[in-house]
Amino acid sequence: MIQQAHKSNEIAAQAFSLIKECGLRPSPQRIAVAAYVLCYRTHPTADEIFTGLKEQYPSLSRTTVYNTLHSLVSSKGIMEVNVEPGIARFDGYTEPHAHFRCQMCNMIYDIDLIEMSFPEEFDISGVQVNLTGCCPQCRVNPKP
Amino acid sequence: MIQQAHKSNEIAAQAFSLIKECGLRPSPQRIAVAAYVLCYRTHPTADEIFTGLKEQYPSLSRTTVYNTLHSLVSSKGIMEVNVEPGIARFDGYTEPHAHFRCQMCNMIYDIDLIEMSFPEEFDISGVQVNLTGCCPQCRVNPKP
DNA sequence: TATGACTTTGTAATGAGTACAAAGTTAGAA
DNA sequence: TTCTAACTTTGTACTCATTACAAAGTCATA
Repeated sequence: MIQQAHKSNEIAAQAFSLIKECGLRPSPQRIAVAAYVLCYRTHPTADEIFTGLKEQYPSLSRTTVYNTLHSLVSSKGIMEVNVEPGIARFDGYTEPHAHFRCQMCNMIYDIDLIEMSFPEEFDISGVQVNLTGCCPQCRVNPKP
Repeated sequence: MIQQAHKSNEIAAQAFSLIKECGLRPSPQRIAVAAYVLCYRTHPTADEIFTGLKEQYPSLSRTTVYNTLHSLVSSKGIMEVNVEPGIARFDGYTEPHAHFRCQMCNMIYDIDLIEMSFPEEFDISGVQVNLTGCCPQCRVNPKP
């Protein structure tokens, strides 16, 4: 699951402290889920995380994946991304940024926000900027 | 369903042309669905539209509501709003604007975007800016 | 090691949305 | 007007993400 060996410790440690900061016991399953989200920058779905970890943790349950993700989201350790209707994706990068989903290849890109301002009377705790369209790759090389 | 009688014709006409522009036959059901979305600025769900129209159109089917909404969305006559995970909402106001969902009262506000810029290499055809937090009403008068 | 709290698991249920085919409706030709 | 083909609506059955819940397992600490 973790591709670059020299980064694996670092990510595991990050995952460990994320779980602790969230006030949860750092069980192997929870660390694995947190590490998956931190490691992969593909904005995985709960099912992708479950399937990706199933080989290494054969007893892993979907409920554990959902529980862990929800705990991490509610303590703001990770972000839930709703760039695609009907399915939740998760992102370990929590700094404010936009998401761009290519309608051709369905890949999701992170995009930094240059400038954005909102009225002050709203007490804004969460921002999701979700874009759709055609990515640079697909503009050059469109898939059928 | 339409509260202000003097506006009802106007909205029905707008709904009619929306359906036509979309290349569909303007059936009573389709006009009703389009008019509902245009009339109510509450970002209704498919189910809210279905329930709201059921009394006036007892034979109305959920499938018809979904079909009509999808046609209107794909021809950009209305917008699908994913400000809440797991449920699609619909918005007749199609100018670029943000949505703010109050986590206390769950109301969805329209917010005009003052300024926003994105990298040019992405061909952006859809923008969703979804905010959550606490609305001015709930700041003053929090509900338990 | 015993106890109680926390965690994981698996199954069943929920609920939004979709697929599909049958029934109904409409426009336009004959 | 009547017929026909295309379009539209309806209802049922299904899919699939997510949730509820209770039983089984694990761990920290006394």
